[in-house]
Amino acid sequence: MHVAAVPDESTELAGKDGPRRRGRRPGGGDTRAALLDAARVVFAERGYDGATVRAIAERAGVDPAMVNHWFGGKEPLFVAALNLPVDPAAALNEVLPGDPELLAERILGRFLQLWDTTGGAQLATLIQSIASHDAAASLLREFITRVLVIKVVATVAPDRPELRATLCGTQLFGLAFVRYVLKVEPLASADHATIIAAVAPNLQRYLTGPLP
Amino acid sequence: MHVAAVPDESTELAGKDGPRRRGRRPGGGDTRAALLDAARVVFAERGYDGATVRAIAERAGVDPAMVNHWFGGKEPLFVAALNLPVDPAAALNEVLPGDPELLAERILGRFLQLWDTTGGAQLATLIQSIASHDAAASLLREFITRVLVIKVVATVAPDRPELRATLCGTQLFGLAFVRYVLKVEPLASADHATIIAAVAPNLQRYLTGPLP
DNA sequence: GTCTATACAACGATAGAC
DNA sequence: GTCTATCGTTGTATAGAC
Repeated sequence: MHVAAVPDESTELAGKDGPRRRGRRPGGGDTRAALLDAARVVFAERGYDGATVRAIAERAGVDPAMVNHWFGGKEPLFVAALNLPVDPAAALNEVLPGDPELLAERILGRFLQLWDTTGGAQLATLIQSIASHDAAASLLREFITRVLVIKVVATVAPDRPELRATLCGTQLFGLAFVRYVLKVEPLASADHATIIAAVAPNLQRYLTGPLP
Repeated sequence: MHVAAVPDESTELAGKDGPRRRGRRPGGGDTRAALLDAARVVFAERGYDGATVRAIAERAGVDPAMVNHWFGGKEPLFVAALNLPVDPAAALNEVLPGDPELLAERILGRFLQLWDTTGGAQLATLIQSIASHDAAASLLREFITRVLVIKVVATVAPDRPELRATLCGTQLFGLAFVRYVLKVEPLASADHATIIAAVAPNLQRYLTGPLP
């Protein structure tokens, strides 16, 4: 298998005007960034299997072969594109300061606000991609371990931070799955206050409560 | 889209012994049941997209065209096949009698015992199929509403049974997702006692605890 | 002139339809 | 069983930057 070298991290956008030309583009490397943007949209809309390399390339306005040239294939492109639509570390940092015993409320509030405005559909397809692709699962596994453990749980509860973090993960993932993917009522259309009042105590127990 | 007529609901099991014969089978309708059995195995092993009509038909020992004839296509076959590998209603009935305040422990114990012995891989691919296929999501939505609500929650807590049931769903689904699909440590390889001690109080609160 | 990002074409595989 | 569509991928010639 041939693996192309990946040149650099240039992300400047250039115009997509005019007909496609052969050969090297004038201004320089916007192709890689265009592919990343297109991949995020198409993967989010259709999931990993549903998103075709051809469709991504077409949306980016470049040749499908560019996917191989810049990323080495569909799967590496997916992993690269999985820069989540919001920066999880930043969102969590906004929510960390304050009473540790109310941290769960703040996390849930931010969580719901984020995904309800961005449109739950995006989260739903993201979860679908994660569920149907091992590379995404691995990536998310590492994300959970790193961000959730180190940045959050360890600051409020020194004992068993890894177990606490994964338990928090079960509650948050389950909530996302039931509300945005399965869309089970009455949870699917419950307002934020109701959900927070119902779930926050449980999440808070995982964060700072007694554990076996 | 062409939808073939589905003859009847015959589900009698017949032997799969003997080599394939041409023409109409003598005893009559074991083909439909054989296809259902094969479909459950193959869908569980490879997910919806990974399971091919050909593979299912081959395992059932019949012609691929039989899928169209009996079910009208791959998708209807999938929905019909989603009689879960274990009967959820039966499993829940085994667990219902006893102290209502310890119901969560019994549910979790049965849950873990069931999926750890059956092999978590089967649950993982099942969740993947659910996440990546709307028909499965609809089916599961109905299952949660019917079985979980009516059979369980309503018997232990009369107030807001639907909300309680979906909340329980978030915890159980999230646990399954993190443990069997994402496989995040230390939860992925934690023993049953640890998980029960950690999760049961939260699940119990959803069942019988105070709610807003 | 050299390097390389690019476009186009085609391959092998495999799915579902008929 | 055949047929068609479409997938991911690869080879190769070319155009432009350096």
